[in-house]
Amino acid sequence: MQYQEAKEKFISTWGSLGTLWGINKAMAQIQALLFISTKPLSMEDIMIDLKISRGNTSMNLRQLMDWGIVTKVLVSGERKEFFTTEKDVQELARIIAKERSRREIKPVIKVLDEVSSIKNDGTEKTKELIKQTKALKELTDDLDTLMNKLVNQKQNWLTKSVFKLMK
Amino acid sequence: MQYQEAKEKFISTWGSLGTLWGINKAMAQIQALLFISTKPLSMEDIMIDLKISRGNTSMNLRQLMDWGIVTKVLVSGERKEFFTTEKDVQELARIIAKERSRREIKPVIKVLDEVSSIKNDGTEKTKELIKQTKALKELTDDLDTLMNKLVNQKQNWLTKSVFKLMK
DNA sequence: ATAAAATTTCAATAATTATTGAAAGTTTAA
DNA sequence: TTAAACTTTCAATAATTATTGAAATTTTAT
Repeated sequence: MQYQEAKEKFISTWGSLGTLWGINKAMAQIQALLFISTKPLSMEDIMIDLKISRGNTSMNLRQLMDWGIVTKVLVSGERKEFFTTEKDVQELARIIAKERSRREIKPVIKVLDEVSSIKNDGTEKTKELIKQTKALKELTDDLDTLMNKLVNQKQNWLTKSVFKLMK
Repeated sequence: MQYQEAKEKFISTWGSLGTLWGINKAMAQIQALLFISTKPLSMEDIMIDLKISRGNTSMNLRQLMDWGIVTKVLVSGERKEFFTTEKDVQELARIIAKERSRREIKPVIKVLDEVSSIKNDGTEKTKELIKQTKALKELTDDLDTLMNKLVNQKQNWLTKSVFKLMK
């Protein structure tokens, strides 16, 4: 496999994986492109390389910046803007975990909490609803807490701290 | 909040969360409905409750069975088929984690491995591609292993084993 | 202040994904 | 073996989501 093929394979795999971490294809592909680039890229560079429109590139870059994954960099002597992504995988994982927790998991926990707090009228079905949503709420809570703790360990969180304890 | 409202809120929240664990809305809603039901439901019951077509119900039930989350149960004296879902949240989490690992994470690891194994021709960009995909491969691998270990602890895996170690 | 360069916005359109519903297939009871 | 009960399949359609491209806006150099 040559460079170009490998690059395309990486970008398309990462792109289709986007759904797994809750972002769209173009967004994931832009991030992937920046992730393996040796220098910051302009909007022009990105749209040409990925064969997507200017508008699409602009909107998805903004979203990546909202996530805190991509940042603008100033290249001296250049008028246009350039972009880079966080290059450290651990830091990247930390940002993503934090954002997903905030955007998706926390709101769900809130709903589960509300639902499991309805008045128990003593009927079978109400008891079941309360019991099951409470169990789900606790699990989600625990997973969210665990994820955030894992991800807040700054140094080698995964391999060092937890991982070995579980061997 | 009354039972019916709470029930609907739970089903719709769980449904929209479906994307987070990689399944579609109808599939997640059917699972949610079964999850809070006090007895097995027939296809008829499900399509009426969720207001979805027979075909849709049939297809999504099959998928849930493929995932191993829903099973057919025989109700004596009844001709039609009835369905239940796994009621234990921990077991549910275990099944989901295992399936997502198999369906999505493992294939990605394979691609990352291939890409990071291309011949190093000494150019800057090739070095960067290899370095970054290798880092991503290792992280994904570690997370996958951790997830599978967590999820294989049969008893109170979360709260008991790992969770306290991290306090 | 002007105008070229660059970026953003957003209505229109395309692409993708989910859902329906009716015909075909299967199972079961008598 | 028949026919009613039930389930599955899948082409057609609907709903949702992503993408384009050109006009409007903003930024920058002179």
